[in-house]
Amino acid sequence: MSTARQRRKETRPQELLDAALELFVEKGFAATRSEEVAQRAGVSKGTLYLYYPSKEELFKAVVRHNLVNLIAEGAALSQSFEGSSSDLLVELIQVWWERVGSTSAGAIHKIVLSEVRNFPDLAQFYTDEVIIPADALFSGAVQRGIDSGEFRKLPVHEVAHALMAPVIFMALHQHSFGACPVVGPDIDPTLMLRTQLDLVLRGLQVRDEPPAPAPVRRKKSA
Amino acid sequence: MSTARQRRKETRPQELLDAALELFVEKGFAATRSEEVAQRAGVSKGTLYLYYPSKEELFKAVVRHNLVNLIAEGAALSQSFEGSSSDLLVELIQVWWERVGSTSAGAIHKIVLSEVRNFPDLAQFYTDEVIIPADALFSGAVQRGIDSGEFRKLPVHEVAHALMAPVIFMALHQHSFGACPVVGPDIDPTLMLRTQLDLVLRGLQVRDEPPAPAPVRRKKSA
DNA sequence: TACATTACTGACCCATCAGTCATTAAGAGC
DNA sequence: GCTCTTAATGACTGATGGGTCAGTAATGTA
Repeated sequence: MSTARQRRKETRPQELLDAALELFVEKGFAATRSEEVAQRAGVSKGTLYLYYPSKEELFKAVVRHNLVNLIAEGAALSQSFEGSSSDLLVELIQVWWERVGSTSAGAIHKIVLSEVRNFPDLAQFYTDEVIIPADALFSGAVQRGIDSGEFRKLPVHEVAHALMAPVIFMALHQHSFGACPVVGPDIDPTLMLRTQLDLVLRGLQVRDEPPAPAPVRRKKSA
Repeated sequence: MSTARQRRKETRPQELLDAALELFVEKGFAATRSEEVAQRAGVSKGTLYLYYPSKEELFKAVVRHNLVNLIAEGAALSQSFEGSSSDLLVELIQVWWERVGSTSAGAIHKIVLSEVRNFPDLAQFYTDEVIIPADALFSGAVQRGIDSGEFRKLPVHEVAHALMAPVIFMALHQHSFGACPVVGPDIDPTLMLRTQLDLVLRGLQVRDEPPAPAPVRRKKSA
């Protein structure tokens, strides 16, 4: 049955991380059995626990390895960027889509979103290591545009979210319904991305006209 | 221990549905134990299975009871609406937020999104009964605006998604991270909603200026 | 009060799975 | 080739939870 066992202390962690990411993406965190992770990495369950003390720590390692450094990379790009803030935002979102959204790393956010309520420890971990830095990255770019007079003065965090939400949302769906053989209204991600950026960036631009009052009625009639 | 047992055939299904929704929202579908649903509804596990043949059918019943009719309601509103298409979209989204997004019904989408991959049957069910009708509702309103010359000619489904995504996204987060006692950048939902609608509807309006080229470079350099 | 119907119960069965640990053998050093 | 360290194994444990069903009692009927 089993091929000759091998001792490869150096390469095991990486292989386990890869196997774990694949399976977490396919089945979610809770539904992934640790034995299966081990199997896919070509080792036994015992070996998995030799390198990672628990399933939860394994997951954290996957997050660190696949997201945390990408965000740092984005921050570096943001620092050295010289064009308009529109272009910076387009660049950031585009890169995010290419490197995260459209890859299996994009499923990580879905997994966390899905399971934080059952694994509360993950909430703080993910917030500190991913959400806060990512939010800072995008909010910073929006602030830059406001400071330079390129964008209207709007609440920074909310604008940042309005920019990121549709893209992340698309990634979420890609990794849930998108993975099922289902007939539904299908959206072309690229077209969606272009349309979304077109709409929001247009809405952000300063115009000469008198600023339109926010188009929302139904303000709390207190 | 147990109070005297009662026979209440009429009210059981509704009570079970309510208990089930609460628990599915708190813990997700897979992680909710059927015995717990029964307990919260004040009956035994056996009784639950007397009314719903399996956990999955119970969930479907919850979806039908909490979402399907709301969408029909939205469609009716859309039919009889007389104002501008901007106002219609604002109204639809605002109502959606009040009746779904900010309530526990808003968590249903999160649950489905989280678990379709492990319960593929749910995918088709939810697509047919919820996603397609909802998509038709919003796409219809966008189309209405394009037909009347109020909106720019942009891809309808994509615009509809750009409108809905941030709101749904917010609901998703509300029911995941929002439920954890975590320190993170907190977003005011109302402000977010206003900002988002302001941005996108502004971007949608037809303007006199020459239509700006889509602000996305990096088109496939083929 | 006696009997029939059926809503309701909860102990039970069996499958699943995270994490453990006594055992095995690969490979380095000599 | 021999020995020793330790990477790797997988049978095992204990806990969990979906679904069943033989039995119980609440209510209707006469």
